Amino acid sequence: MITLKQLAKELNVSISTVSKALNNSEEIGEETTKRVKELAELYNYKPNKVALSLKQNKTKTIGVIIPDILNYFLAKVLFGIEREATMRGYNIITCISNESLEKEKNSLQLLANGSVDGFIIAVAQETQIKNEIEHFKKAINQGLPIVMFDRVAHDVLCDKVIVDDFEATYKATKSLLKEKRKHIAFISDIDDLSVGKLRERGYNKAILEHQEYKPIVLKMTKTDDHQDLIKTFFKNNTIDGIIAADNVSGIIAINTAISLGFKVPKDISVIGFSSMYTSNHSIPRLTTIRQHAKEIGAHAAQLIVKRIEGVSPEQDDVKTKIIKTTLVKSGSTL
Amino acid sequence: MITLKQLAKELNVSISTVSKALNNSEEIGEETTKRVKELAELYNYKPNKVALSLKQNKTKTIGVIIPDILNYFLAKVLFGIEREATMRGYNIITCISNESLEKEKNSLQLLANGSVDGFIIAVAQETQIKNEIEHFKKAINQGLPIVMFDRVAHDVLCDKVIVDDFEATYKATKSLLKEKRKHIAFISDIDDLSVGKLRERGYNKAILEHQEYKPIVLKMTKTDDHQDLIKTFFKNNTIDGIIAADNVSGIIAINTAISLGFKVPKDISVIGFSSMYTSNHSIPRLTTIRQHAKEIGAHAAQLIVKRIEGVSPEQDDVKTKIIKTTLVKSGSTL
DNA sequence: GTGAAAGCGCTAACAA
DNA sequence: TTGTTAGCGCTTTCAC
Repeated sequence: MITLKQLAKELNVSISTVSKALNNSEEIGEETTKRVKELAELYNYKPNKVALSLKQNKTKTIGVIIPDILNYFLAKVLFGIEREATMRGYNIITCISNESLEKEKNSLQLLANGSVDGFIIAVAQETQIKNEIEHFKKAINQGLPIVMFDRVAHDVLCDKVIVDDFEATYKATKSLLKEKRKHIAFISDIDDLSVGKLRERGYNKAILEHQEYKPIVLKMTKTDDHQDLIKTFFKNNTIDGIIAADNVSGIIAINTAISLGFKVPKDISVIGFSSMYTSNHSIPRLTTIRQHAKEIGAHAAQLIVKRIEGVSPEQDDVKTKIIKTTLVKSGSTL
Repeated sequence: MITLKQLAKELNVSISTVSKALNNSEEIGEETTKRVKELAELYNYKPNKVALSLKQNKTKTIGVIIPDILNYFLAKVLFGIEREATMRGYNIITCISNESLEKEKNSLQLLANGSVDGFIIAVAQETQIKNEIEHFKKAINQGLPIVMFDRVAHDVLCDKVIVDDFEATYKATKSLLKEKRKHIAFISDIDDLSVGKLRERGYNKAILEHQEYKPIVLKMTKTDDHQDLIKTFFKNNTIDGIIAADNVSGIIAINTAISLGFKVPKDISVIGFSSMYTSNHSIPRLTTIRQHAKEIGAHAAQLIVKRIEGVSPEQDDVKTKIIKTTLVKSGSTL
């Protein structure tokens, strides 16, 4: 990489002259400015980012810590973050916590050494289970703002972007009830996440509003054989409707139902959390609760940039932005 | 963030003493070292990364430029890269080119200002179509090594990690031929990618080895309605076997076949490129050509680190690592 | 209109 | 054993 020093030497002027010329300072003569710019162009000079960061004490970089990049929803949020960040002149450093508290802590610590100006985080599963939040507070106290999305730690004072999970499943369940479904089941492989719990509660509320019905729930872990468990579940229960809390169970439920000879949506209706992409993976297509992942990412990026650039209010005046879900009807419901 | 200067002041010693003590220099007395370390611990001192980068002229950061993070294969490679990089003490800055040459160029340029020590890249679709490679060469000439994976630009002299695409589909097709399938079709939505072309050639070779058969090919674009096109394709052709070149078509083909009343694999066998995750999205599960995405990522990270740290041979002595695919038999083939 | 010098936080050669 | 100094690349104040 070419430096100011080298340009200055070649032009027989001082470093500061070159710097000023390139920054269009009024101080420098027209002639000189022109010479400088031409040579800079020729050598494809770019100001060294590291030096700038050191000088200005800001990196124009956001640390993003997410639990799982193979989760389609999280990947899509990351996509939204990247796009918005790029538009605003920020880079993103991505760390994957793999749902591990330890890795989350490490990443946070490691980046809190001046590598980034702030964080966007979705809290790891283990962190949520153990309810640890000290590492977040520490970062914030060090002057590094955090924005949390989707999986948030409520006790940490910071901006948040979340989805109306409770309402989403409440409404979805209501819509199946309106179809006169009588045996609506709830299936989930995210029972220990904050969002998973909210979604179950939304479902429960809708069901319990009708004394004649009661909740039918199937809980799985990520490592279970979903196809297998859902198959057994179908065999052991009378079911004519399904609310799937995670990204994959809805698809698998449709395919399993069909393979067992049910007609979808005639015999069974299915609603799941999903996105355009995976909703292609079943016939009929899955009726879907869209979370608008890209918007979530974009909002998170906007919030963190505002914090970093000091446009935001005082430290303990935090915002929580709720992105409303949309129920997109497709072939798997009546 | 606390600095050496502040520590030094509080301890009444010089900055360099503190620095040396923290770096376990032999020069510094035991007593002093202890005092310094204790205070550093107390204040949770971390050396400023930016200052280190400037001083040592290396950032310990890798720029990763990928075309699409919502592509499961690419996301998985990214996962592999991140893990390996982290293990080796590197961070990754992720840029998404969105298959656009322009954005790819921009990202490359932007990070080539000292932000990263090297690049890992999967070439954007537009770049492959237009066959532009100047921006890559420029970066390499600037002293920033590049490792390409999967979608590579063959004319760029750099390390590469690829998959045996040709052989993969050749063997897959052979295996369907061995099942006595007579009308094996090839479907793809990645016709204009280098890997897409290779996969088609592998299929063609296997088919054309039998004079009595000939290729049946369906080409789609990403934005097409795959379910629709595949359905029509099934109706207009006699087909008893499918090789799907991309990540999604295999799943959709199975589901479509079933919805049309075919038995899989009795009437039709299907093989696709996929991963554990999506192979769950059909019943029966998709027989899959595994690309070992995580390994690809890990290898790419290893190669770039070697280049960066100068362990690798001369600039124009480049390696191409081929990661062999594996055909994982599942329910969609006999 | 141009240049010298300080300083961002750190390391390391050299001096004491 | 400890301290002084220079320098990484840049911006910016102040002096000329």
